[in-house]
Amino acid sequence: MADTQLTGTLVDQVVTLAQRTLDDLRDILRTLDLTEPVANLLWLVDPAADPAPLRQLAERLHCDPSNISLMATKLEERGLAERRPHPRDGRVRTLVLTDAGERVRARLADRMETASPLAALSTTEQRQLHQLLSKALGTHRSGR
Amino acid sequence: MADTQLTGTLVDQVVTLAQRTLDDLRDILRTLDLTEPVANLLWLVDPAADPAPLRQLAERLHCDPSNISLMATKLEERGLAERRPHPRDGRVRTLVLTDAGERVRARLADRMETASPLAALSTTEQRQLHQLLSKALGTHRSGR
DNA sequence: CGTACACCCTTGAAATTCTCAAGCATTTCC
DNA sequence: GGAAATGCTTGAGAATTTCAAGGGTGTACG
Repeated sequence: MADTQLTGTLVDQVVTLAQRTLDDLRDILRTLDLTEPVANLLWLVDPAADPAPLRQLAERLHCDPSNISLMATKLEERGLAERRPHPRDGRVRTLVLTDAGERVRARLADRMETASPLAALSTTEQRQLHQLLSKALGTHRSGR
Repeated sequence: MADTQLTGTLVDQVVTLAQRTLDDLRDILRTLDLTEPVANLLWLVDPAADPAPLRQLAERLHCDPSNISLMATKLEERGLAERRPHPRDGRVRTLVLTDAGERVRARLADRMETASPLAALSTTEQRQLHQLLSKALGTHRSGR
């Protein structure tokens, strides 16, 4: 569909973009005393969506469920999340953020929004970018 | 400079973009019998650039030099890279890819180029995207 | 010159993260 | 009701990572 060398350049750009964002996040994670894997799970729990079973979180993170179990325990110990039984299936545990957890998550989101190199673009440019990325991702109507 | 909610959406898109690319890579890494951290170091060694001191690789990966030392040993055992003394400074060791290492690295690059969602865009769209990303990253003349 | 200091890499020990293999509880299918 | 399947947890072990210590090399200063 397109020239592969150009695609390679774009891939590189996306990689460095992600890299810079992560570099920024590292600082905040230190101040919050959060380790990367734990923060990763925290980020994965979407407060707006239905509570997610641990199994599902493990799939999305490409790791063993037992690993999620450990991280979930750490989040609970920090008071950032809670395990809740699934309303219909007694086997399933879901992970839900506490108020404190949502605040931390919002703080991370805030930081990413303000510190991302993408924030340097004008609104018009951002809209263009959004459209291009939506097309690439196959989500022409994108939800946040 | 721009509406923060829109920026947030963009950040999310970049994250999922990176996620999908990594998901694709995981398959290849399995077939190459490469683990993620080792592949990460392999990727970081740019064959086109001057040989990089281990110290510098550690900084770029935000990890301890001893960690790089271990990964470098693994790459050497696999015949993918070699340690070379620095021509001017006897303390420094640099890491250089072997021919086999370069082939593996090229294969990874190839995969990313063809499997990335960005490959779905037309050449014109890719050029637009390239321009926007260059501006965001502050590299108006970008090198691959 | 030579001594002190700084820098770079390596090694060993310990902590964290991750996977694998049971094991228990609950659901589903007959 | 009972067998099989699913979901989470626990324990053991491997892999990754960091920290602390040490040896080798370069640099500055007397």
